[in-house]
Amino acid sequence: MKECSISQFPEYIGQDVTIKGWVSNRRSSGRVSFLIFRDGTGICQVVAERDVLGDTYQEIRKIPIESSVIVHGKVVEEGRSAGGFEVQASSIDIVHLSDEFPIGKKEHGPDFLLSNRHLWLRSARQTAIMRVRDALVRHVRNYFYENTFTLIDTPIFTTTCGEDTSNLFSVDYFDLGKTYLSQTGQLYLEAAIFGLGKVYCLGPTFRAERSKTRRHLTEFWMVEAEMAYYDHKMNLDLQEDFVSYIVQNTIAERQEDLKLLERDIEPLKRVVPPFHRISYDEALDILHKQGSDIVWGADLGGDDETVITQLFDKPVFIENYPKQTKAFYMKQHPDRPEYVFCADLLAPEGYGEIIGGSQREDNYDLLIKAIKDNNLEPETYGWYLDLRRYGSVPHAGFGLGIERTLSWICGLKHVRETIPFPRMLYRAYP
RNA sequence: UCCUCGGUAGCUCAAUCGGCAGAGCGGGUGGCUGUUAACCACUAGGUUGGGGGUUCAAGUCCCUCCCGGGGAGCCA
Repeated sequence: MKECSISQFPEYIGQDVTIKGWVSNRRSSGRVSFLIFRDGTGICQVVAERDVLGDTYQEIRKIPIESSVIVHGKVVEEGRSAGGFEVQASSIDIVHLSDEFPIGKKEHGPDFLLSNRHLWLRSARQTAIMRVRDALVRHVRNYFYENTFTLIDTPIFTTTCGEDTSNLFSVDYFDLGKTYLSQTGQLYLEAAIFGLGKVYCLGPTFRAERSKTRRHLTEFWMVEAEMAYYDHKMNLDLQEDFVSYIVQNTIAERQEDLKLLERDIEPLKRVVPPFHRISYDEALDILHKQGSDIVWGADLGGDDETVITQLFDKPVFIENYPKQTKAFYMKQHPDRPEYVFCADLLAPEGYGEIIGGSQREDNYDLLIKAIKDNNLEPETYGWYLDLRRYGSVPHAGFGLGIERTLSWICGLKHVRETIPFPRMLYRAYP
């Protein structure tokens, strides 16, 4: 018999095949048992009949959930079966009889599921999310490839830091003392644009913030892009094009998975250029009219973001924040020095910030001043300052959070389900 | 770090005013000729997160510690 995968069933209708996988669930009647069978490419129903299987039927009838089996039998179209096909077994080899599987058919709480993440990852919902993640990351890479960006893998161990050290994980580094796990590749990307023009990186990012919310992980994946000779407006135009590309391609490719996740993709279909653009000051006006007492100079909180995203039917940029609320490397507005050229992109439907980006300060003296104003030490930024000494150019870039974007695309309540093994404030196992 | 909610059977939860610790799922045994979180019958399963206290009596009230969930701040 020919071995095939469940995803290939349309080509094997009426034929005898061998499939290898696991029993997701089982139902039995007097003379017939139904195994819900999974092989990594799909699910189907295996029909096991007493009269066909003989002695092994007694074992199959009570086989523990998650046992691994190899099934030989005929592929048949069957509307009543999950996946649309069933295999009428002529024989079944038991590879391993599972111990009692901790995750049952009824609902479970988050603590239990997260403690059993290594087993939870087998479930239909979780495998669907992982496939959407795979597609999203692939389309991210495709976009940059198609637009002549070069991948630059930035270091994980770093000495200089994007911002202050209080939210960095420190690591002992031989005789050199402390290094820190990277929380951004941006500064290194800035070095790379001088040779390559447009570059990007995609990798894990570490934040030692004691954050405990549905939008935070201590280890998450971020894609960052940096472009030479790009100003603020060009940066936003690119982000708009990029986000539209990855969303449209991902939802088109993974329709079945999104359906399983019960994600209504109509709102996602509207994610095409142009996005809404409002200034920080306009955002404050909106919030004040909604009854907020937020003061100028304060960063927008989670609730503020939610209020604003609910007013728009597609992603919205909030541009030009006060300089005091943002990082030192952002370029200050030439006419209004109290502002910087930056923007956060908020995803609709209450998801909030998925991108932070800015045009970078390319003037040596202004950058030195900004470093000092932020109580940072210019000496530790030697190489970064050099970039403003040898052919400095206007440049801009942004970073997009993979898990937040995936959470939005999948319509999930919490980012913890979007990464295979989430690291959170109180959780580093499994 | 702060606010808030919670911890009872392997899992999800219930237990009235402080008064015999229960159900569903899962496990075991048996039944059922096509099931859809299958169903039916029977059955086993408990140091009520740990420690201390009040009381005739504590899952329930008080103190304390531990472990989680949600949120704030911060950020993607």
